[in-house]
Formats: sequence, structure tokens, C-alpha cells
Amino acid sequence: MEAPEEAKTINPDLLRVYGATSLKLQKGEIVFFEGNTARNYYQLVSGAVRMYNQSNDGKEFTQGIFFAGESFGEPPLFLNEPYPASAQACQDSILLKLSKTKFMGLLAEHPVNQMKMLQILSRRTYNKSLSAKNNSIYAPETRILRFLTQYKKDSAALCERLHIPFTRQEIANFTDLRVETVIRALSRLKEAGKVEIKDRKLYL
Amino acid sequence: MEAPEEAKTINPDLLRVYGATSLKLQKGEIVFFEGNTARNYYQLVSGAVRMYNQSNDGKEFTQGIFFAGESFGEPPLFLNEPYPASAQACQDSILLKLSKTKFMGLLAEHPVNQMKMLQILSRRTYNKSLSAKNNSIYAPETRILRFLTQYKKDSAALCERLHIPFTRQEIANFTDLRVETVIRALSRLKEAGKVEIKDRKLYL
DNA sequence: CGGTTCATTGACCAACCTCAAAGTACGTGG
DNA sequence: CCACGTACTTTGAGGTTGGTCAATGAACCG
Repeated sequence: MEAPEEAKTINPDLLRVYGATSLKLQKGEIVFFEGNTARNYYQLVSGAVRMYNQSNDGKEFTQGIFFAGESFGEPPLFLNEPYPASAQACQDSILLKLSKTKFMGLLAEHPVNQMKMLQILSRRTYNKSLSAKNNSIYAPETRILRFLTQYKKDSAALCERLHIPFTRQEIANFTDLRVETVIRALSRLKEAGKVEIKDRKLYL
Repeated sequence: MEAPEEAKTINPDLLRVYGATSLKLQKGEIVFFEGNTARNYYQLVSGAVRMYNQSNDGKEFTQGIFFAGESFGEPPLFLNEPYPASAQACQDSILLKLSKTKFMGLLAEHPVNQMKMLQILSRRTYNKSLSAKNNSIYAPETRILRFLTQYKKDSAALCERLHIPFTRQEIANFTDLRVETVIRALSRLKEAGKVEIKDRKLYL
């Protein structure tokens, strides 16, 4: 018995048929800010976007990062809530943008995409459960290791030795730790043979 | 312009038509364990269920708590993943249980419930974003206060002064703090006039 | 070569956790 | 009504871990 394919994306051509426009973003540009009203559905064609919160004193927490093919920021579209976090391109990116009304029309007329959205939102919730668990009951080293392992799994990398494309600061923002703590934890993980570090590049 | 009603529940009668059975649980009984395979859809008729993770040394983290009318544990049904947390009745409860197959049939034949599920899962993800933010960038006092405020909002209590039905330990498990920290923070919040405490009962 | 970004290290500190003990409320059963 | 057990709350003392701050080093780029 075959596992059913898990949907990760809505057909870009279908989005375009419904009037989606392309949006080109440079690394660092903002898609929307925490507190904004949600007016559009967004899906990545290429590049990467991260959603994050910022505290008054500049500390950041990364809620998640999204890559080519993935959509983000849908929940506020279905609720009448403002965005709970900001979204920023963390690489040069291209994304498809479809107004809320048109997106709802698409779902209504192509119900198969409702099931896709169910899977997508389920995956989102599931991942958030895992990371909440991760960042609560584990010590820094485990936290980081689990984060890296999870990333490796998501990236579907089957290679022995995967280069981790995040800076120490980015890992810190994901795991709710400080840079220095991440650095010290990584060097212990390296001693323990759990990760490799070759001229500052990190491998798992 | 009227805000569309936000769906929180699937019609219990419809669930029964599709063969849902009632399940009576005493306070403390387990619905499923972290790691179990998801085979059923669950929805509360009365009582309350909490989802939580436990660490080796007995520390607990509460992912969420669900009340009458709410469903829980759906994401693993739509993915092929084991439960990321355990579910336990935290009051005597009655719940409806419908097998995965039948539940999927219900959704397929009554697409309006797909949209409901989209809202339910959106709300779930949204709340998880808020609580992740809460538990990461804020100091203990704020964390607790925001948790209480969020609870008050969810409970739709319009009263001036709401009795908080959680023990200090439960608040600790939600906010990822220790009991003693919660107690000390609460007494500071009381001094600051942010909460009321009258013979150990907590009010917001 | 200068500037920028990221990584690293050390010294110090404070916040929260741990542990232990005692107090309070409440229900049960004699 | 009282004695007892249980669950929850509270307080204090002390310790540890991860955070803070400051300085330096390494890589990269135009």
C-alpha cells in the first residue's frame, strides 16, 4: 500500500489563471509586517522567505523558513486576524501573489486544492508542535542538534554529509538561544562527533 | 460588512451519521500517546483535553488545551506522521471518535466541512505562532500575563474579572517555566495590579 | 586595502532553576 | 467535629546555565 503523495504546493499555472502576479524580491525585502492585515496568498517560485518576530530590544525569533514551491502566511487569510509575524526574503526570491478574494474563488471552484491546503496547514501545525517541544524540554545542545536534523529531513537530502546553510545567528534565532551559546554548543557537538566543522562551515 | 462566522466544530450529528462513537473519559485518562499512529478523528462533547510532551526527567510542556466542541489531533491524520504529543483528559470528558477512513469520507462528501477544517487548522497554526513568540522573546512576567490574556480572549469571557482555572503548575507547563518562577512572577504581577489573587485563587 | 559580515573567545553576571521545608485548603472517614 | 491525607501554594537559600559585554580573528568583496 502506497503512501499518498503529500501536497506541498498549489499548481502555479492555476494560480496564474486566477490572476496571480509575480513579485521579485531582493534579499532583505519585506513581504509583510507583523500586525498587517492579510490580503494575499503568497507562494514561492524561487528563493526563500522567513517569518519572524522581533522584540523591542532587537532580539529575533524565527517562526519558520519557506523555500521554492511553498506557500506561507495563509492562516490569517482564513481567520480575520492580522499577521502574527513578519515575512522577509532571506535570498533573492520570486513569488506569486494572489488576492484573497481570487484565492478563495480558486479554492471554491477547485476543491481538490482544499485538500491540498489541509495537508499544507497540517504540516505547518505539525512542524510547529515539534519545534515548540524542541525549544522547551531540551537542553541547548539537543535543541540545536534536533533542529539541524529536522532541517536535514525537510531538505530531503540523502547525502551523508549535508552542508548547513545557516549562520550561527540564524540557528540561534530558530532555537531561541544566543549566538555565543550556539557557537559553544556546536563546538561541544563537534567534540562529540555529532557534527562536523571545517573552516567555519557546518556539516551534518 | 459582517465578519464571517469562524468554524470551530463539525456538526456532531453529522459525525454520528458517519458512525462516530462516544467515548467517556475520566480525568487523567489518556486518549493517545506521543508516537502513536493516528487512526481517528476526535472531537470533544464536554470536558477538556490537553496535549503535552514529557521529557525523560519528567518535565512537561503543554502544547494546547481543548474544550467542548473542539477537535484535536487532526494534523497527523492528514500526513502520515505519528502523534507529536500525548493527549490526556484533564477533566471528566465525553468525546466523539470517528475512524480516519470514515472521517475522510465525510469530508469528501460534505466539502463545506473541508472549509471548516481549513479554518480550524488555521486557528491552530495561528495560536501556535503566538505562543511560540510568547515563550521566546518575552520575560517570564510578560509571558505569563500574555498567556492569561490569551486564555481570557479564547474563553470569550466578557466579565471584568475572570477566574483562572489553572493551577500554578499548569501555567508553568504552558509557559515553559517552573512552578516557583510562576508563583514569584504572579506575586509581582499582583503588586503591579495586573492580576488579582484572593486566597490563592487567581483572577484576571 | 579598507570595510563588512560572521565566528570565536573569555570574563562576568543575573535570571531562573533546584532543592528543601513548611503552610494552606479541602475532602474523606471515623 | 476532628484527624488525616492529598494536592497545591509559598518561601528561602544557593547553584548553574545560558546571557551579556567586549575584544579579536577570519573570510570575503569591491
